[in-house]
Amino acid sequence: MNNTKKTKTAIKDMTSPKGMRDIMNEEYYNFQGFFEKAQEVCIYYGFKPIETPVLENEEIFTTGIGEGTDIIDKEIYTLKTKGGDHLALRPEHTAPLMRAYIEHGMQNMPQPVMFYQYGSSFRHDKPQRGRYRQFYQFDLDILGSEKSIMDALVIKAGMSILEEAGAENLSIDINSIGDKECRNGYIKELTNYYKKHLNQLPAIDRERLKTNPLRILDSKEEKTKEINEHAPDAVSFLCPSCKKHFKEVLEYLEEMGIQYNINKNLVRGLSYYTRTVFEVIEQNGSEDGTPLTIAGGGRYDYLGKQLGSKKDVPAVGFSIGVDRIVSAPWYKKLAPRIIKKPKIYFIQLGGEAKLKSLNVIEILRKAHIPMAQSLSKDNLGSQLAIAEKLQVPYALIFGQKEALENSVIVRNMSNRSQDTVKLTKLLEYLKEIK
RNA sequence: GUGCCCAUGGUGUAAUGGUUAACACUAGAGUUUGUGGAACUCUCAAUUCGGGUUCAACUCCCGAUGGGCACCCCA
Repeated sequence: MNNTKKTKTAIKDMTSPKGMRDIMNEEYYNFQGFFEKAQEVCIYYGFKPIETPVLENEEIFTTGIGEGTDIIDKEIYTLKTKGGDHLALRPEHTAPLMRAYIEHGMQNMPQPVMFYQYGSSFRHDKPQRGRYRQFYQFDLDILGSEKSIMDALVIKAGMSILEEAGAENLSIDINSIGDKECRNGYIKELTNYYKKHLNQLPAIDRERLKTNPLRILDSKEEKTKEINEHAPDAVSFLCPSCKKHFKEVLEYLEEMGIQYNINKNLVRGLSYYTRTVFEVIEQNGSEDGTPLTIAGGGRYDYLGKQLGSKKDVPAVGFSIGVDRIVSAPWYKKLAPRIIKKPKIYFIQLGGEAKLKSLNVIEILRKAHIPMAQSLSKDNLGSQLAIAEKLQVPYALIFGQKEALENSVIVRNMSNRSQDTVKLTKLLEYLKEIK
């Protein structure tokens, strides 16, 4: 008794970690379908695939994303290896990509280089709707050009993916926070302004004043919101070149018919951003709760140098929150092409047939026909019932008689018609019905 | 990190503080070695954990853990 209890508590602990989950069945296909469609769109815009490690040296993120951001200060997963290295699970994909760019000397390729990548990221955050500790991002990045049309291109490609996934009435919140010249001037001005109102400022924002003053702009504190009404805004501090850049980006967006909304309080949580920053907020997120940000990004012209490049690497990127897309009510279930649901249900009957059944399955495999089977069962009725339940369109019935004649019955599950087909002709036959 | 709500088999639900925690679905075995969503029989399987109140706790109280949602932040 005591024993079973112990076993039970042990099993209780053997669950997936908080905020992390198993993805399977319909959800798996939803993800897979999205990734395939997103990749396809990327390829048509000229992006190439890359996959970077899930773990990176911790400094990549601390220097890249920046201390004073929530991601670094409280959300990053770090670990010390047995060899003593300090590694971190990536909380986002941009800094690793820049690291790869520098490490492989991609400055020597024709510029810019355009990459897409996807996979999981990790943040030690408190899980809630649309938020997991392990979550999936699809990222598009253009490295090595500061041209405004690159901003537009990456936005266009990203928005196309969202549209393909079923998002409607898309609009993008956009802002420019300047380059290092105007930005420093602006931050100085902003800091002065807040210092004047220091005693009205909530503690959290006072803290931010020291670490990351820009963040105060999108503070949710009521007090701060009032103060922000009269805060100097970034756009009016932009130097001529930044102003021009921003104006051009907006022109491109207009030309492409992309709805945008200039949000001067948009600054974003990662400190590597410069100039253009943007977010895409779910429009028809439906009744339950506040709309979620489904994508975000911006320009990060100085990240390269921070990560050790001799020259600046101007770059711009667009990240999509895949978990939020595929669970959205508007998500247009994209069927994966590479990984398919079973088309054929293989049924066998009798010892002779069971013996040969794996050979028949091999024929299907060579023909790339996904299938399911019930080799562990023996009677026909229950096997058909399973095929029915799994909603597989065709059943192959392989019994004693067929095994001797080297044939198989192909049964259409929806209209219950069936044909007997020689095994040698099976592929041809299946091709026709597909 | 803060606040609100929740916690019974794999799933969904039941059980005025009082029998052996019930029911349905699912899963497995069988009736059944040749044609379907079936029926029947049997089987596996639960009160999150730890304290307390009580003669008696799934039920009441406290705490922990887990989950959901909101804030914060972000994808």
